[in-house]
Amino acid sequence: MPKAFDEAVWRLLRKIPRGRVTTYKRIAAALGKPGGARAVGNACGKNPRAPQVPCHRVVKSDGSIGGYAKGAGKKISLLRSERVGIRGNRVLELKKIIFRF
DNA sequence: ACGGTGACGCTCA
DNA sequence: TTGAGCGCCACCG
Repeated sequence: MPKAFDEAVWRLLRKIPRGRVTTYKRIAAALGKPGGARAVGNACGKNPRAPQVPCHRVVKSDGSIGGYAKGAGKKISLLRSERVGIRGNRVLELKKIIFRF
């Protein structure tokens, strides 16, 4: 059975539109845990219905891709398929496509 | 209770 | 700019 924290994270993930992304840090802050970015990553990793629940739209605060249960490469293809610009291990124009809760 | 781990973040050399 | 170091939270044995 999932923990309450995990559910809370997944609930926020569902609000991120296609073609936009957010960061682990922002999700943590939105949940009232400003220093809990790492814990958010853990919760994303346990997400049982990806990519229905778009955990692939969560990147690091500096714009680098971050991890993914099925491999970072998979995460990148998913983002590209939503027209998110990526170069190397970085999303382009993060400030312009980031989703603010 | 205790210590280790991890899809992170910030600072500083 | 890039990497090492250290701190953070939630979770697990």
